[in-house]
Amino acid sequence: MQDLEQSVRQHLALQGIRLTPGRRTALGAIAAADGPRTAAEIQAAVTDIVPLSSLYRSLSVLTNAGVLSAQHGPEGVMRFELAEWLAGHHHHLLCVSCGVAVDVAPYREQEQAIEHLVERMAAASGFVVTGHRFEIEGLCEACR
Amino acid sequence: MQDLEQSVRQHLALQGIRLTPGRRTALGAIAAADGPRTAAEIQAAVTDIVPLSSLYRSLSVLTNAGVLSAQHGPEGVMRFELAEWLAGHHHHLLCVSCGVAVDVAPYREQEQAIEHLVERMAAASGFVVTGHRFEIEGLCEACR
DNA sequence: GCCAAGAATAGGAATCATTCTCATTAATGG
DNA sequence: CCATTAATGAGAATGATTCCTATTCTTGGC
Ligand SMILES: [Mn+2]
Ligand SMILES: [Mn+2]
Ligand SMILES: [Zn+2]
Ligand SMILES: [Zn+2]
Repeated sequence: MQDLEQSVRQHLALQGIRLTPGRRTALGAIAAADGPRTAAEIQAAVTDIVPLSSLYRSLSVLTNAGVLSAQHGPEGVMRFELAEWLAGHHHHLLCVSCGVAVDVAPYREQEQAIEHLVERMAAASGFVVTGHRFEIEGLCEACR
Repeated sequence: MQDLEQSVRQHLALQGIRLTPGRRTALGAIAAADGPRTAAEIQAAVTDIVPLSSLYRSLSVLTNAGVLSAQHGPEGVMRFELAEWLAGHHHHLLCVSCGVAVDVAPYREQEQAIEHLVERMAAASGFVVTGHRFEIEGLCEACR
């Protein structure tokens, strides 16, 4: 966890951005999670009182700086997680009932299979592929 | 297109729901599209004046009845399309720049490969798999 | 150590997609 | 044609997110 903070601090420094207390708090909560988290979830997970407006700003600074990645989950709310260069490329399991999101890292051959599929499926489309989202929907243990 | 309307009408009748003009308009616009559409896009595509509140209600009736499926796209807005029993199972190409969404149907072996990956990746998670989203991100011809 | 200048934060207003409420209008079936 | 029930339109309400502004740090130069 200390190395994470150091990597991030260094990454930010190159862009003249500093790791302030608010940003450090947000980063810590996200690093501790096992899947992408919403602003509200992060706020709830943290002991400090963090106003949502400040939290959103911290998250957006870190996202723009390339430390976090943000995506809208299926419920339509934004979820934040460590960027791929920090967390590694991975996919998600999503509970269709409660919305919980869990990381799942593919094995090398699995990811290769996915990329192969992506290429073939996009082939005739005229799109230039920049990435993919492979998300598994289901019921989590709690909701089953 | 006439058969579509008949199928839908029949499907709705079984649930005591009728295909009113507003619902027919929404259905037609969605059926004519080559990818999932937002309420605003549907409203713009249609010549009639359709209040958004009414359009949203029509979309939600059709979705609850199983005629449409709705998901939040990466920009966080809801997109509607024909349900799989009408459109067939398929995936999407998403433009990361302008947000346009285009259908892409996998070949049988591709879909089998995807399902196989889904099973293996969810295996140790405790989730009961109910579906998957395989979305290809890229730049559309217009944004390239 | 002290200060001005720039950056970060808190709080609240504003925005935007979506849903709700309620009054009005249309369809149905006898 | 009437009474009942469903559908529609208009606008208010909601909830996530962003924007604005005043206040509070930080920091680099003295
Ligand atoms: Mn993740
Ligand atoms: Mn589609
Ligand atoms: Zn769940
Ligand atoms: Zn585009």
